[in-house]
Amino acid sequence: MTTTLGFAVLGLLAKKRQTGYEISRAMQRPVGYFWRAGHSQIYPQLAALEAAGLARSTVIAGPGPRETKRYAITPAGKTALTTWLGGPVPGEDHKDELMLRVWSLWLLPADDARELVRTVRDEQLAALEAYAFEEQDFLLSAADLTDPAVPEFGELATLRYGTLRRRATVEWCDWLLSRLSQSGTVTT
Amino acid sequence: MTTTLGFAVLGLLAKKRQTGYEISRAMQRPVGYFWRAGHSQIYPQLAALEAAGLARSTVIAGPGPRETKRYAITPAGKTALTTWLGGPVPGEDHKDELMLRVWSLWLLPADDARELVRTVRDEQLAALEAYAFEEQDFLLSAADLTDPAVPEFGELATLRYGTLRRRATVEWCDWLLSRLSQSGTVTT
DNA sequence: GAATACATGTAATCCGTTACATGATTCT
DNA sequence: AGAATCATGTAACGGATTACATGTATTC
Repeated sequence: MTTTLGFAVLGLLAKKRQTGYEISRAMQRPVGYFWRAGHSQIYPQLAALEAAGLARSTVIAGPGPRETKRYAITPAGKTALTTWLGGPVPGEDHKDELMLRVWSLWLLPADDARELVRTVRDEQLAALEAYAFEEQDFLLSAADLTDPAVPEFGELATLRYGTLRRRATVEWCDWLLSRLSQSGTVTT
Repeated sequence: MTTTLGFAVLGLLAKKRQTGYEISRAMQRPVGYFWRAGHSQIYPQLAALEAAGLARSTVIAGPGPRETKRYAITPAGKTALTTWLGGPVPGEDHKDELMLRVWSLWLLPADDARELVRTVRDEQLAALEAYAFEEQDFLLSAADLTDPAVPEFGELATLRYGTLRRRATVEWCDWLLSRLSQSGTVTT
């Protein structure tokens, strides 16, 4: 049975054939925004996908003590991927360390709490700026972004998701800061 | 060294003394929105907190084959918790299976993609409705919600966070649906 | 009488992170 | 000459989920 990581890898192979190294790099940055994995997970996963007939590898020229393998998705792999895509929608992940802290924020002096929230706000704004640049790159690219059947469409959709959610987080920071400022500087 | 789960438990004990059972129930619902844990994690964690001197237990009357223990946070536990709260802000968790699917959404026929997004939208709206009710309960409660030093303040802040982020998600769904509708019913 | 809630623990397994290990090529 | 990048693997460890295990009290 294929794991979520397996579908993440298949999703990358569906775009183009790649080596394990290239996939592990993609799992750090573009895909890494919502699903990270180190190379120590990737290589065994690729072997498992090949064993299940969902991917296939060919040895190509390359450096180093081991063979360089390039992987491609098989028709069975594409079927497995689209079946998973159309399957039941997963529940949201409930691991948010920031909210865990906010839950106990009442214990922190208002000054420290404000600093915490301001830090979060700054990080969100920095991420939003980076997203804006990436979105610019998309608009300048050759792809027809009105066609939902091109790979770039999926990437753009994840970018917009990140943008809208981070904007909401900034809004929340502002709300919280105004609440924390209403009371005096020290609550004693 | 105390883990994140340890601080989650301390955060609950800071509000009031509780049994392991009560804590594991809290980790399913109120806290479970952003940090879930089963009872098999809670009981060993409570033992570890007691061994570290951050919590202390007293045996109380109760049913079953084993003793019923009620835990309370110690002064050292409160110090550890506030120190953690004031420490460096953690990076966001990058595990979002929905975005992993959206990344590969271009492979799915537009009809199926629309159904997926509509399902997500419906779930978000349902959650928003539930949040609205919970927020009503807060406003009707006796607590002074303008004071950031009462436990209810932290709970309210997490609720607003969930509300604002889910609203942004609905907005994103609408954007995506409009994009998916522009192209024909079947993309062939 | 049956089901559910109360109450606490251990064991097996899985997934993910960090560290170990090796070596060629390219850039500074 | 040294650092960074390319390239692929294994091992140890820790955290989380699921299943195993036991027994009382209350509600339907």
